[in-house]
Amino acid sequence: MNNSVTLKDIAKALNLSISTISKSLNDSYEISIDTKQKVLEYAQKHHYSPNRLAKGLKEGKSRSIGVVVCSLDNNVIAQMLDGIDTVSSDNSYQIIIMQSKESQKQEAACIELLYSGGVDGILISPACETVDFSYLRSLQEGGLPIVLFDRLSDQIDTHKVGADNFQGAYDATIHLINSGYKHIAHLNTNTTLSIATERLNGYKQALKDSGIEYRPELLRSCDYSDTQKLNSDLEDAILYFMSLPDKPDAIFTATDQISTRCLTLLNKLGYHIPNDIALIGFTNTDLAEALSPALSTVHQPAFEMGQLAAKKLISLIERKNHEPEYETVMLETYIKARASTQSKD
Amino acid sequence: MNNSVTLKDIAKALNLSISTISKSLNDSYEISIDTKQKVLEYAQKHHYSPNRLAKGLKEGKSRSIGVVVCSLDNNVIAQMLDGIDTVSSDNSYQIIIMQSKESQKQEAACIELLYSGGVDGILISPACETVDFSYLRSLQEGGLPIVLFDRLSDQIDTHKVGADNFQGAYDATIHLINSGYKHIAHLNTNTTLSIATERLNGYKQALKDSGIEYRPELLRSCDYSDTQKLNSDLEDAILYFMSLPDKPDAIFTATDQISTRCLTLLNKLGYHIPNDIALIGFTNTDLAEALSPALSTVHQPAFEMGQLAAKKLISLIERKNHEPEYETVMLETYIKARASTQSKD
DNA sequence: TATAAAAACGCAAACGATTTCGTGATTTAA
DNA sequence: TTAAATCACGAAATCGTTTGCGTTTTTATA
Repeated sequence: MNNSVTLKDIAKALNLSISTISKSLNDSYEISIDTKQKVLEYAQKHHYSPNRLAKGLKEGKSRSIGVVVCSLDNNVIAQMLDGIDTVSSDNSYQIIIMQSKESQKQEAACIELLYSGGVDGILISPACETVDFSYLRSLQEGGLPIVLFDRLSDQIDTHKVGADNFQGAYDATIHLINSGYKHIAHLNTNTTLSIATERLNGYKQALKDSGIEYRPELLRSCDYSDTQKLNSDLEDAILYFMSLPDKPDAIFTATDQISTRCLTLLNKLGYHIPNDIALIGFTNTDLAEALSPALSTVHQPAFEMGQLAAKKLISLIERKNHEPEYETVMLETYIKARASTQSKD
Repeated sequence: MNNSVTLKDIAKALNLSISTISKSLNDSYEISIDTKQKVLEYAQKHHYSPNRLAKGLKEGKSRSIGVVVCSLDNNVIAQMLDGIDTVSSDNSYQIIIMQSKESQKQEAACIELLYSGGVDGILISPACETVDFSYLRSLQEGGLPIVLFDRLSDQIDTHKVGADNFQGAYDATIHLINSGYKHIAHLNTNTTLSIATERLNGYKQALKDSGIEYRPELLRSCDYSDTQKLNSDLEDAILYFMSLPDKPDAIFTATDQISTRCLTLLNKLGYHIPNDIALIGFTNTDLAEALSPALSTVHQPAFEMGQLAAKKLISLIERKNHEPEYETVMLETYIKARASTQSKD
């Protein structure tokens, strides 16, 4: 904690009262121009800056926003955080970022800490473990504004900002089909996350609309608990797929991690993309173009999601609309077709 | 700001004084077990959590750390932040992250905000624009603990944690030379950043030690101001290199951005790596293996840097050593040799 | 039984800022 | 000249905690 100059110090130095200093710095009409000038001058000279803790305590506001994500070390999330920070800074809110590491317990601890830390609101993308939203709900009922982003849940009624995962998955699958791939496998997470089921549903619907039968053996879920497990699950899944009598000619992957690791593994296992098997997946990496082969992707508007979520939260905090009409926004994704899904001829 | 239950509320409800409640919750010896029990029970039932603002104000501490980085949307930085967060959480400090966006002005604003926000210390990786450290120094002299990480400067005397950029660059260059490449170009940033000059020096020293003449025309600096500019500068540089009568057979790139974009551009321009030109660069992307071709890299211990920097700062905050003996730690980098620098035969 | 010691609790100040209200001093209007 | 309005400022409460010290009650000791 800094030991900066306080109102009291200035008051003593200028032989004025604390309230006069405060009012001067807040440009109150009650103070003469002369005095204001003097105070301002002294304050600047001595680098006065108001103590946010005191101010926050007094005003019942801290002008800070808590952000809870599963991990910091993740492309898509970094972009979302960037969006959140941009909007928050513009509105002079500070953001306090915490990681749940996909653990419900740790997530609860984060929220607790943010809450007691006096944040004005919370922006959260729930851990995949999280199934119980009662704690969050109770905080919300206590008046704390909360906005969900990326990973949504209908266990809590509030603003939600996500990507249109259903449509993205649908488009990706259709893209594969239009490119001549009819035996499409799907790799997803073993979670109950909204993004997981939505993407699975998009995949299924696209198959249905194209008159292709959904084959359960072409769907595999991978453990997300750690990188090792994910890798071995993925390898198992790929080997399983390729051992099938009627093996797939394309894979659609549901997340950033799965997409890029799947590509790496396919290469490692000696499969040629897209000749042996085509690949398209959700991911935002700007290296998609440079991969071997260039990877077709479903791109999520991560930065924009962050921005919009932050805007929604701030409007909630500042109660621009007195009776908040909660809404769920699904931002559009788009397909970037590249070599990994080149048309069959 | 949350309107949670306060000590006063509990006191009123239990017909006790505020101080009794406070002492009970802090497990003071002055309070009987019976009372403590009652208070604790009530507190838990009503989800009491101490107001951090009030506590911080009272104690002159906020148990929060300010972190200033140039950008959130960056692989290496995300890893460093992860490291910082891990250590901070373990020591129950919150981190408040702000972006300078490489602007000195915005960086100053961030610091100012963090300072007035009452952070207990600041962790900073300076913007590349930043040449003037006097503001930071004055805060430090005012008693605010500051630790520099990644991008270091000797304009301020404090703990510093970085990567051994000189050695990393030296190793990369030697690796190229040992692989048969003797005409090595270097792409760097147009900044005065420590990481830039150290890497340049490592490159030069390796050439010298190998009896290879340093050719100024094989060094180009690229503008980092925005992605567009960087890309066009890079393309210019590559085309320039390849138009040289005695053109290089390898490129050593100095940063994450430059490395990956350079690879993309070389592919786009139709050059074959490593036949036409080899490539090795600083970057931490876990996609290096999957790139086309697999990219040889100088890997920085980003997570560990974050961890160590946070540890240093916390020890400074908690004054474990009364007279801080400031030190600069350079963590080791290591070379990951891949296809892009395959040996010439 | 008287007295000292220990135990259990309350009072009030303090952290730094904001804000309401009160009070002299000066200016304006009648 | 006097009453009223305006101006410029200060005193004090407040936000939620912590903590030193004073006060009361209980227990132990002589």
